[in-house]
Amino acid sequence: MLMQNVSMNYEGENVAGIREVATTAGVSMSTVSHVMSGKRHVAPATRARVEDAIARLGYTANPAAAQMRSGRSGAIALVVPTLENPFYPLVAAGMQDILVPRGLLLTISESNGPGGQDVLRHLIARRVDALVAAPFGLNNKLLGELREAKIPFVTLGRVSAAGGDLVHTDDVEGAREITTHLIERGYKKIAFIGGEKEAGTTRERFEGYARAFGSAGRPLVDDDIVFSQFTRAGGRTGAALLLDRESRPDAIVAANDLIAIGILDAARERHLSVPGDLAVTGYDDIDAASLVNPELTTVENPAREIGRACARLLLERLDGDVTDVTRTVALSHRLIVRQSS
Amino acid sequence: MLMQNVSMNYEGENVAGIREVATTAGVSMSTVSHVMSGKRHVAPATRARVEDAIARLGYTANPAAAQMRSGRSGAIALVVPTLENPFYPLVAAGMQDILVPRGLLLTISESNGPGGQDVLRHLIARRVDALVAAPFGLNNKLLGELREAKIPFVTLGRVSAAGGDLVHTDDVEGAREITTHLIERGYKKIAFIGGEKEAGTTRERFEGYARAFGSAGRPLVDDDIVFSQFTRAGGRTGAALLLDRESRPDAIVAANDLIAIGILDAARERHLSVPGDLAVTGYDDIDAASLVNPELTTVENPAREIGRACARLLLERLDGDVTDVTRTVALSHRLIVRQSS
DNA sequence: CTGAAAGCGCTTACAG
DNA sequence: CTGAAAGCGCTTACAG
Repeated sequence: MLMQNVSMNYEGENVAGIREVATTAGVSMSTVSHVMSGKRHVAPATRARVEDAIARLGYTANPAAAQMRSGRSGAIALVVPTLENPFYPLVAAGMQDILVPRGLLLTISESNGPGGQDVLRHLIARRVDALVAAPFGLNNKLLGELREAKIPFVTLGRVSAAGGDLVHTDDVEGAREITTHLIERGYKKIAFIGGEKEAGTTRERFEGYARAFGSAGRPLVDDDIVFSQFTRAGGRTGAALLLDRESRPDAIVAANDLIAIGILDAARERHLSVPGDLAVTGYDDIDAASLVNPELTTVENPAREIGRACARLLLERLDGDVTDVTRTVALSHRLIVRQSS
Repeated sequence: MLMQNVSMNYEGENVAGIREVATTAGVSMSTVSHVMSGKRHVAPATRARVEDAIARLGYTANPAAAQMRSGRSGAIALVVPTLENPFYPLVAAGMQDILVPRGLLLTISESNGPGGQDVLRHLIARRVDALVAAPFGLNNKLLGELREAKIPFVTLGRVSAAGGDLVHTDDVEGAREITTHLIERGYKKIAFIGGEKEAGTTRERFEGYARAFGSAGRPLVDDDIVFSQFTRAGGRTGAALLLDRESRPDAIVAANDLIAIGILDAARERHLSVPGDLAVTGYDDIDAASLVNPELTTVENPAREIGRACARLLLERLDGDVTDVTRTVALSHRLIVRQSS
């Protein structure tokens, strides 16, 4: 026996389809469809009967069928290096702020895991409508496939992958501001501890530090500039170098909060009071920044806003409101002064 | 003109469909389908031609079409109160560990936001295949709709919603262990600070505290038991109560890490050394637990493992390997001894 | 203002 | 071992 045209879910139970709604309301499937989409006028009385039937049967359109016609999956993907970094879930939350009201589904994947390199390919095969990626672990070939598949995408951070939009925060400016804050507070010897030297984040934040020095007419002192790693241990090691010298700094600008927390460790080990003997600043404003003692002066990296900006950019492309030009959105940071400076 | 049966993406470009593959390989669409699914034998030579055509055209099946026939969306949802709590993204990561290899899409939503109550309804309409929910903000009516829609679901935590499976950690046992650890360390007056009194988490962790006392033959002292809130401020307030008494405790078991961090604040304000004057323990092992000074002794709440367990439970239901019986999975905690005890 | 029917791209009985 | 064709549940030209 051939299958009949009666909708079922996978438990084998009947579920109301557009056909049942049409029968119940005494109209055609076309009319039901048009009542739902609003794409053509329906007489008020007819509309009322249809809406009544929809409500009585608890009908909701099967998205798979709609997608098949429209060619859209209604899914947007976010690919991040790891969900263990609390920054990225906040980006996701920001995207949801925009996507949920539009009825779009957000799917989130990690690219650092074992099958990380397959993730993008999988999402392409899944026909996601658009994609946001933190491009750290992703190679250019994959980004190229994205372009080929004509899937709009935006990258997070400073690597502007051709063919996609870009959202980032102005780290140069944020680092300039926090350094200027220390200068204005009267600190005389302000050092810098960066993360991995080749990281864009390190470069930009160092650049901001350097600019603040330039504006203040202070020369950069090579010995006061250390590159380490973006971890607590990296901060401790870097600080040891600076603090065990004859003339130690009275302030340190750290390239992120974890480094700053490591500096606090090093200060404690040497019985230096913060900020009395040594001021310390971080970057990002992760949760821990306000949990450590003393609480860290830092720059807020507006993760949620970043997510919102990404989603808006993608929707504009999906809506066709945009030409081929690549767009860059820079979001503002915010200096947060706490106890450590 | 009627639309032709040529696949296009929404940019209007041609994309290889199963029809093109069939033509290229000189076989029927049936055969292409069977080569891909492996559901019927195909002669090796035929198979080779088809696979060659698939590779040459870069064909990947349109999932919307497949979903329409199968009735499955291939999407699994995770609904959490907020993505700002770093626990939940880790649950998501654990789910991905299991779902990605199966080609399933994970979608994550917040239920605390403005449209939080609509989230579940939206996911039902979207026909997600299964769902994991932290049921805190969700009322029972919504859970009932889930049941009606025959969508398998598992809840996180202790509220066992009828019709779904349950994954939780054995908080009673974890709290018992950490309390016993303090007893064995020789602390004499061990107090307890809980979160909101009505929260299941508070109840279970207090229960573990009480059991450790029972096993050690110690009586519970009413004055040493305080209920507050699951926040840093709650910990500080609760600790103030305990520490400003004539006979203050020499150790405090906190119902979570944030409370413990608040206790550290209170101790610092009173110039009490930790653990010299006062031992403090937390619960959950959030990132901050090892960032504060002194680092917190705590109980690890294996978020990623929890996510894995949820995904496995759901897949078993989707694969039909399971009857109607509700299952409960309890995951083990792990005591982590650091500097604060 | 509304309906009948083609078509979206697949999968799967049915038939050989 | 393989193919022709029905059907999944919708949307949308086409026709009136």
